Amino acid sequence: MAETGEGSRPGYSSAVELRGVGHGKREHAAASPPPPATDAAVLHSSVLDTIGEEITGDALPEGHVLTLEQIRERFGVSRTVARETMRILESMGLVRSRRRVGITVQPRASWNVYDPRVIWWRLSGPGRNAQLRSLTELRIAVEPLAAGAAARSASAAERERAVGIAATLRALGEAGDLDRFLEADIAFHTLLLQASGNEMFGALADVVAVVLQGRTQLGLMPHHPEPAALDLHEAVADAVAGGRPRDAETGMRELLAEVRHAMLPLWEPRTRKG
Amino acid sequence: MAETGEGSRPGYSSAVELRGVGHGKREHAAASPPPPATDAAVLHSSVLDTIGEEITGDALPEGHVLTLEQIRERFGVSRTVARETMRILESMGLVRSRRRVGITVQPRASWNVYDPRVIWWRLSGPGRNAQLRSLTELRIAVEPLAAGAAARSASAAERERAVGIAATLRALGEAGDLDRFLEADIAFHTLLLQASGNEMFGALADVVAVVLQGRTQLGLMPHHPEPAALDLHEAVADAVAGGRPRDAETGMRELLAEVRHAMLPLWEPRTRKG
DNA sequence: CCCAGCGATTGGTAACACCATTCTAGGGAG
DNA sequence: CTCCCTAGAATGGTGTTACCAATCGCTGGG
Repeated sequence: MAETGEGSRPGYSSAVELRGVGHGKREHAAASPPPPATDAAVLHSSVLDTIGEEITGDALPEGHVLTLEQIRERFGVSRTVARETMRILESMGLVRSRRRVGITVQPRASWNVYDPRVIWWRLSGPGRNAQLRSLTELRIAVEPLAAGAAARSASAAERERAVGIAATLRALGEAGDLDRFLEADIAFHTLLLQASGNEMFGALADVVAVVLQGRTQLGLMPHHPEPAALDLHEAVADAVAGGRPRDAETGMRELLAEVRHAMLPLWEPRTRKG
Repeated sequence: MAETGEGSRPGYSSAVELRGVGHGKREHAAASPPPPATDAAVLHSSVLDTIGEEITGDALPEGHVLTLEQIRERFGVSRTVARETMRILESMGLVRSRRRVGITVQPRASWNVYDPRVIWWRLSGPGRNAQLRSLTELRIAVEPLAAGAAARSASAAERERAVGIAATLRALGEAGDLDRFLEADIAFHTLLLQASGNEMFGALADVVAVVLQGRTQLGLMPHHPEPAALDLHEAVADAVAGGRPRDAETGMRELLAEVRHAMLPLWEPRTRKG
């Protein structure tokens, strides 16, 4: 479960940092992985991450029962910390705490799979491919409509910025600077999702960022971004700038069709157990 | 903020009950609103719901600062439960708790808007229309692809059940039995989302259920379901049963186009403040 | 203007009473 | 003898209280 090759610091910190990218205020970010640490307490996060990964991975299978005493002993924390951690896990649907019986691991169907931490945990464990596939399908569903909505309701600044990023993408793509290309790519998709005016779409910005990062980490990005992809980014940006929802939507659809195509080899093995 | 006309018992209980509908195991359910109460402790849920609604509504605006002492005093609970409640709220991104400063209400951008409880709270407060709109747009994005995926990978039982529910829908629709129609409608969409094989899609079943319920509650459902809608349900079911993803997808798209049309009057006023 | 120290407020620990739930053991009936 | 029902005990979460540690905003003094 450790072939990720990256630190495991899910949820907020990464979310914030990634959101910063697309927001246009802070120009750097997206390149600072370890520093900010977790938001609040360090004690919870540690045991939260550990148990979260164990549940979302295949250790701690559904039905497994934990007790506060075990947690307390295993992590050397107080009962209170164990309790609060379990409460969070319970609020994510990963466990269910009942009197006299303990803390039971819940079936996957009751997980909050849109919780950034759950997504992160699943991406850093086994089932990574399945998760990447699910998320990419979600992108394919949402992003075209988001692009269309952005073409309808983006602000002038956002439209301008979309065109700018598309140009940057072309420059970086042709130069072969993959790192910065990734960064700009994330910014592009984040911008469109948030400019859509639909918060449910906007909230997926983190997800898309994580997927894009995962994709490069897995070497699924072409060594040089394909010219067609660059063209499509520009086409979408132009459509958004010009207020042509239809074009933005279909452009994004084509863009994602390529993404899907590129990722196909990853999810043929029918990874999941079910 | 109390014109909902329905009890406020968000999140899990309703989620479970609704999920039961689409799952096909238990035939009843979906008709038992109050009994199961909240999952675990009753003490948390009470203050959690209250503060959650206050934040997601416009009381407690962004930047507002709470302290544990206030909570403790206001609800007459111990510091511990106040802390655990705040921890949950924090894990949903609604607040951020820092030493010496207190518990600060976070901007909407950092909320976990896919958390069932957040959705529920927002649906039962002001901004209900905006939320309904966001969720409907999400449906429009996701459900067509989910239907296509279901046509590709549903089990034999699921395909059969889809056709069955579609027939039931026609019968109930022509009979004008709106309550049961709603129930079957939820079951239909839930089934397709879960049969898609994509957990991210499947997890939206609760959302769709809530939206459908909200739609009827607001009287946006035609008194008699339109024949076209019945036809489309059957067409989608047939396409799923026959393994024709393309047809399932376009059928669902048309279906949702009608839904969108029916809801348009609701979201013209540009409800949101921003 | 800067710096130090105060004090407010959360973070974390510990020990307790309580109670719902489950399991088990015992006894009674068939 | 077997089965079932009940009563009680063991278990483990729920809620409360008290306490100390750590942090960090603010204020006041230099």
